[in-house]
Amino acid sequence: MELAKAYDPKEAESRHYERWEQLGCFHPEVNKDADAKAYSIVIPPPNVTGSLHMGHALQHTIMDVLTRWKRMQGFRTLWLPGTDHAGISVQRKVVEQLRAEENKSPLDIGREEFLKRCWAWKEEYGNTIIEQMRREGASVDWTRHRFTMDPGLSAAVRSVFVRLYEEGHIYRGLRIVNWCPKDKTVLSDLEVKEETKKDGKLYYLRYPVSEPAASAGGSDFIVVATTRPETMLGDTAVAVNGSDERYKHLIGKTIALPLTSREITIIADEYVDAEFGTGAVKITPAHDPNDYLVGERHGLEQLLVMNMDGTMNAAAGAEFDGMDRFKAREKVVEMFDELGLLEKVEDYEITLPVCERCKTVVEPILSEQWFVKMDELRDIGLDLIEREGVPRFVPEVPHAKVYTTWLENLKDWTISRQLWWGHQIPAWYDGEGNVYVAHSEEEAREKAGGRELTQDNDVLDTWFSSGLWAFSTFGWTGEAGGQLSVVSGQSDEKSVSSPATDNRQPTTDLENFLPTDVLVTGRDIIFLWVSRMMMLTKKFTGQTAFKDCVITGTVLGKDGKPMSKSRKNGVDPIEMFDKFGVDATRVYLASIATGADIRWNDLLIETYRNFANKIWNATRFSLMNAGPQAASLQADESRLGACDPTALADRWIISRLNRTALELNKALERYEFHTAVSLLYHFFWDDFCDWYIELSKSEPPAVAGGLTQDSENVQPPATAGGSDGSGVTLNVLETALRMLHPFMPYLTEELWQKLPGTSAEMHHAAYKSEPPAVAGGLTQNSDNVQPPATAGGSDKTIMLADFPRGDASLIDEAAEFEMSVVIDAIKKARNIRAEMNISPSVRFAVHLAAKSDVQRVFRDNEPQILRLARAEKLVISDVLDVPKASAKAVLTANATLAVPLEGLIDFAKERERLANAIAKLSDEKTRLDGQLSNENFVTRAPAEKVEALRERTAELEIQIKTLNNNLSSLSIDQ
RNA sequence: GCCGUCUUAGCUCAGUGGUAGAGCACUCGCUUCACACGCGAUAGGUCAGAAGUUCAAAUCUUCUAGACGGCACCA
Repeated sequence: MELAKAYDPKEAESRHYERWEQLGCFHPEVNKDADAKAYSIVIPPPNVTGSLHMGHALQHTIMDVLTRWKRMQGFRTLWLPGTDHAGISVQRKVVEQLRAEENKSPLDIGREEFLKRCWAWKEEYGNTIIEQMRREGASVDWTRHRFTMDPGLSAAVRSVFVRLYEEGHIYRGLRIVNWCPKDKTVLSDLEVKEETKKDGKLYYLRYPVSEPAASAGGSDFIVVATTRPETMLGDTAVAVNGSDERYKHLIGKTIALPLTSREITIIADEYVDAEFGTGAVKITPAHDPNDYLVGERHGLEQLLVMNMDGTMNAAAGAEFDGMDRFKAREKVVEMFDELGLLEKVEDYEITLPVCERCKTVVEPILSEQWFVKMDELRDIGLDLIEREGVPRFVPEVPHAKVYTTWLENLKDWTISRQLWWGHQIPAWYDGEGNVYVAHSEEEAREKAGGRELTQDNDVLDTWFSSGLWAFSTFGWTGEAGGQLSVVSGQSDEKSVSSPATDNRQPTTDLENFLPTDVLVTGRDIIFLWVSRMMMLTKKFTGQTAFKDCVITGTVLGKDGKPMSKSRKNGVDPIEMFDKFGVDATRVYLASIATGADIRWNDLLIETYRNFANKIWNATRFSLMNAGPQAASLQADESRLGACDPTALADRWIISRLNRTALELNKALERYEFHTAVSLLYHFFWDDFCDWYIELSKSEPPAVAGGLTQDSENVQPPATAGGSDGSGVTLNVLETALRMLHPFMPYLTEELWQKLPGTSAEMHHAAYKSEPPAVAGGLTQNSDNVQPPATAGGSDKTIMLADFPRGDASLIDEAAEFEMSVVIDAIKKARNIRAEMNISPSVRFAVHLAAKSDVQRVFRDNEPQILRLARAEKLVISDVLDVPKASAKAVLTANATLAVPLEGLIDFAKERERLANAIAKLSDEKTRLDGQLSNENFVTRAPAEKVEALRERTAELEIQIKTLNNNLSSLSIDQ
């Protein structure tokens, strides 16, 4: 069969995903091995408002590589997808839509109607990212898709809330909170970011002291400095440090607060730093967290002068009532100035707290909210990481320490949000303001003795429900009298894909898949999500949410800054898929060192697009040369023992293959995806294509190909040491495709389907025991089964084939050494050709001199050396016997190589070439001599290191001597 | 202010004690019958700077410079 000349990713991408899905490959139930170990990953649920960005693509790639790898190893594998309801974001979208389309506010249509609109919005746009995951090739189990507001997950939220409340971990109270006046909701500390403002001002205000101090040259004023002058309308005291001589005499005196009719007291408090500013601080308990504490200590009035939309209220005074806070600031300053009470205004660089999402300046404000007391949960989290080492962060530095430090300083968590979209707080109030926390209104009413109740208006922080993700997604609801009630495997929501029925095992997902194996996410949500999931999962299930936590780096724009819409430096993954192919993009993302940031660079994806094309063409070549018999194939025992020059190359490539497979698995175990990619890239391109295939070309077309499959190991075909290049080629190729599959699912499936002899028989044992009747007997409905890409109605797929483990016993050191000698000879001959400017079309003789065992290697591989060095003949002997007009080189194993070049040689050039070679070798020898003459090194370094240097020095000596001889003979003879 | 990370070839990045690596770009050569998304051959780094530990440092320690991240504070 003939393949196209170049790989067309779109063609392959269009075909396989649906087929995999229909074969049921994404379900853990595809695994028929009752003893199979489970391997599970839950996706960090993307926001329903988002669309796929590079960070997702990176994390999804890693999760899919792990999932496919483990699946091929025979694990009962589950990657669970889902989405997060993203409270504020959705609410904002729907509010905007409502205003734009109907010019209405949420209050106009009411809570119930508004929620309907939210659900409609979510139905329409909420699966953008999750749908884009199909294009990525993500092997997630769509039947287990979850949404944080699914009934089951919502029940879990209520159960957790009720229990935390009953145990005293949740309380409602009046505190200074972070308030976003635009979103009109409270935010947790983690949702507030800082923005530096260079053009900030510090205003110095004079407060007239009611009883002017007569002594100590005291003035009639006390000067306070503030960046928020409008808050002075809510001042209820001025504080100074009790030991500050300047103000000591004023303590207890009062101030006629300007612009108001209020008198406030001058108090002493340690909080005030006498050295800082004027040493006097205005105290606004309702609008500043520190002032709040001062106020509590001194029993000050908490005067709220602002509304929740960022305007001033009546308490600020009639002329400020309803005025925007920033307008009010100007007005206050203006009035102070008019009254002669503005001491000065200084330029001042300030950092403002802003809402993470809308960048609105956050207002610290006194408000009644729900909080989680974090003491017990913090101890749970600390205990896990410090005693059990869970989670194990990858990379460990710096995350483990940052995480631990953060936990140690954990403050209470504000969990209520003044939104409608989300989990409404399961708390009800009676007419007298008594609160009843319950799983349902019914239960609350029982508790309230049947009184009329109203439910708390607010909803919970989205992260509260995300914090339960590791177990709520597996069916935990916390209901049914402490018994785990498991939601049926079917998603509460409409599944994104919709298998008709569901024949789950009797055991529950919770038992099967918790703890999950690894969490892959970004560092921005370690505190928001990772920590909370860790703590809540442990508290409510007794399990660890996950063992390992891979923290990916940030994909930066070409300018080295994080990608963002405002910077317009974003790169759309979908565009990259279109331009370079999904597989190439995946490999590029996997090639980034785990946890490292990287600047986006198209050129690097091109590398992997080229790699994909190389794999395609290597397969194309192998198929073209496989011969007609290759399709029928059995290992042909009769070929065993046949002595043939390709034997070395066969032994060598099988050795390299197994070495690569062993190291590849190790790299994946360590989450070193970049190492894995590098191993695959160099094995495939350098070893397999550049050397093995090129060497095999010197042979006549293969007689017969044999694909053998041994699920235990990367087994050489029966021809190891035999004559059938093509059989080895196809076997190695087939194995390489399996190793590549987790990274490049589409390309490898496309090619694997085309290899002769691949079949469902090659699936891992766990997938073979019976026809794959999974998840509702999908495959039994033949109408739904797409015919495979190639002949025969087979349900074969590389996805379920065995992942190569590598077999250390097949590593052949001798073959690798001998091959290195052959490669060296070819490279040195090529070097002479290139440096001497000899046309590729000129065939020259290559003389090789070496010890007898090395001579044998040359002799055994004569056709290959002839071909790849473009030589006409090899002359192999004990010592070189060539005309002086020859170019010479030294090889490993102290062999020498010469190319007689009568009439062609450029003496000057050859002398230069030799001199360069000698210089390089001499530099090395000088360095080694220096080390060896150092007695400390000889006595203290490990003996094997010293010995290795000695050997190398001896070798260098011979080589330098050889080249020097050649150089001097060239100089004499001209 | 506290904690931490990064600085390696023109570019983007690997490399945690024993002779500096990759891809791309550059230079030279190739219509070699899988691939020009290719093949072959070169060139290119005193591993930010300084000091120290060590027989041996890109790698460990300290300091300096620059870039950056997290947390805290910000009258």
